[in-house]
Amino acid sequence: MVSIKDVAKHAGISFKTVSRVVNNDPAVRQETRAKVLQSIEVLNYRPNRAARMMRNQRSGVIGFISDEVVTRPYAGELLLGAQEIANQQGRVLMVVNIEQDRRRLQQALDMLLERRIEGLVFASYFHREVEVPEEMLSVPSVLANCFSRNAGVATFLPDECQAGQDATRLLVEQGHQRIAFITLHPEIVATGLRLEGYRQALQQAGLAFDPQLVVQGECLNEAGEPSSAASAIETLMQLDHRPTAIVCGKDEFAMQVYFLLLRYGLQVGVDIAITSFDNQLLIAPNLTPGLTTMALPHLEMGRAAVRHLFSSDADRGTTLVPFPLIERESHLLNP
Amino acid sequence: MVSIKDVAKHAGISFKTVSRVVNNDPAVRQETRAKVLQSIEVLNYRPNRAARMMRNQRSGVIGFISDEVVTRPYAGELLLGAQEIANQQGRVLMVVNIEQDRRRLQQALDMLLERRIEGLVFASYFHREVEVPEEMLSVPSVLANCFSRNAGVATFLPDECQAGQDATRLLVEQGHQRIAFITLHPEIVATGLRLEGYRQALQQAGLAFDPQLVVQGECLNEAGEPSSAASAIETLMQLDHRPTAIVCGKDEFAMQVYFLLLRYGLQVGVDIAITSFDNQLLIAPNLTPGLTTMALPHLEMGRAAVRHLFSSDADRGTTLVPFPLIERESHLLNP
DNA sequence: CTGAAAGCGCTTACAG
DNA sequence: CTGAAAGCGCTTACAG
Repeated sequence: MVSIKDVAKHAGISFKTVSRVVNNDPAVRQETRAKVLQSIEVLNYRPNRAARMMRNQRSGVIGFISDEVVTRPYAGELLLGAQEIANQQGRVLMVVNIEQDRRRLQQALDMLLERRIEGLVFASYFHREVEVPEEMLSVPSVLANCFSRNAGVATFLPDECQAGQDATRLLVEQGHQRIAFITLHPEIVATGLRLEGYRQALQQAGLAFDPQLVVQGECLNEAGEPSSAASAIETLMQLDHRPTAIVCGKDEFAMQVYFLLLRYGLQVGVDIAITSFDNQLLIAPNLTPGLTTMALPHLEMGRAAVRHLFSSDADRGTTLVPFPLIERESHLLNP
Repeated sequence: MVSIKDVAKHAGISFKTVSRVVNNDPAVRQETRAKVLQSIEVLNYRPNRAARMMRNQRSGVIGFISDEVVTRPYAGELLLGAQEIANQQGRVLMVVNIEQDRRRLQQALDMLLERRIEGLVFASYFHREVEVPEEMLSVPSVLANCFSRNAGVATFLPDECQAGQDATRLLVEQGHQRIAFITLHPEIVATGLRLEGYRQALQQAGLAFDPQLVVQGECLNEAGEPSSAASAIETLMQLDHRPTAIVCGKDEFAMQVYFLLLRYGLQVGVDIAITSFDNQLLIAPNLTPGLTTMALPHLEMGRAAVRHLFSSDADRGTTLVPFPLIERESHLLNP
């Protein structure tokens, strides 16, 4: 590879001056600068980041440990948001994907620390609790879409409760009084928090909470695919007093609900109103009527997490990031 | 940060010996090694990759330029496959996501070259033609899920034609003679190739090709979301001689087809058989009956691409990667 | 405005 | 089996 010295020789100048030009030091004569730039061009010189880094002791790298973020639909927005802010700050992201495996996590962390990362984002593809290795705290760190009880790390989480409220309130505002809720797996964090939001929305509207209207969807694994809303709908349809609206725990459920209701002669958007969570772009806009849903704020969480690394803010608390409401037509009847 | 010299001082030994221990040089006495390892532990020493790299002139980094791979459902498998092989080879991936923007592409490339990457994967989230900057060829490179006419680079593409054939043949084998095909946007590469596969499968079965059975789905953008199979189904249902089976250009179309056919009193899996492409896990397993579909071979393309970087194989040709068939029930009638 | 010296934290080469 | 010297490609700090 061509080095600063090769350029200096070619330009007939000391290598220190080449360094100045590369670093945009204003204290170089126009003439000299032009000569150096030309030599750089001719020799196709590229500064060596590793050498630069050794002297100024800054790697310019932010680590991003992803717990399956990369392989899950739209969780990648977390990465995208993180990259956006990192780039704005002149840093690059080094991404390592792991899969709930503590040994690989430790390896990833070691590798990143050997590369002298200036900050670290640990992100999960779904909202859950994690255990972070102690070593993670040796570098400025943030958690995105996950939290830890055992360590004081700044944390960014989706505001599940607000989302539950908004998804419910939208139906309340359409005059519904019997609003059902098909919940996710009982062991994931989102389930309880969204249900709490549902209760709050009902209460604010002066509507009674009816436990018969809360039914659990089936998720074959914690993360939830494949899954089925079939038994949930069956339960709801057997009620004496059927719901006129349903909040679906996720867009996959909503998709199935469109089908399942047809068996009972009910059509979404005509006989029954629906809202949901996630805003999966493969599903929500492609249903008829379009699915009204609370969008997972992955992009914004990714941004907020990296922004925090660069802020002087030493706060290690938890920040809740709101779900945007994506209004299509499924929450309306006969629009 | 603690350096090799600090460790040497702590262990009462020369720093060269510390280097030997860190690099697992067998020519160190057990006793000395133990002493050094203990000092490393106590001081929490971590080798500095940048310094190591300066001497041995190898960065250990493979660049991965992603054209929206990260933000698209399941395209992330490309990244995962690439990371898997890179890690096996003791390398790490440095991922940069760009969005069809030539300036950002150039920036990404500059950044990676300054970091002295040992290889580069350029991957697109959908199968398309790209223009690669000349500089990319200054380092061993591969294209994954995209191709270039202007440069001789090893290329890994999904075998669209085989997928079209398999998706069609499966229906032929069930005895269908009138098989429709709902195609993607005419300008994307996959469209023509999959159609060619469809024609070949018909021909091999001795079935006539009927242009009336090939209808175009609507894709609002090149990548295709949101999209609609509504007009396609309408066209097919108006035919004198309706199809008894349909090959859907993508799983979103298939999802809509399940609904749309109900309007004509037809039920997938009872009255009409269906196959599709992509294997979107949000959709395919969650439909009833489960959607039989050709899975995009993203994971395998990612692996193959990086494997090629480490092979001594200087071949710059194109390799077609097969779509696995994911058999569920939609291709069967009354199973 | 330009340059010579020292050093970042390692490994490679060679001695002993 | 262990060590002293040189150098990777830069930047920092100091002179002129």
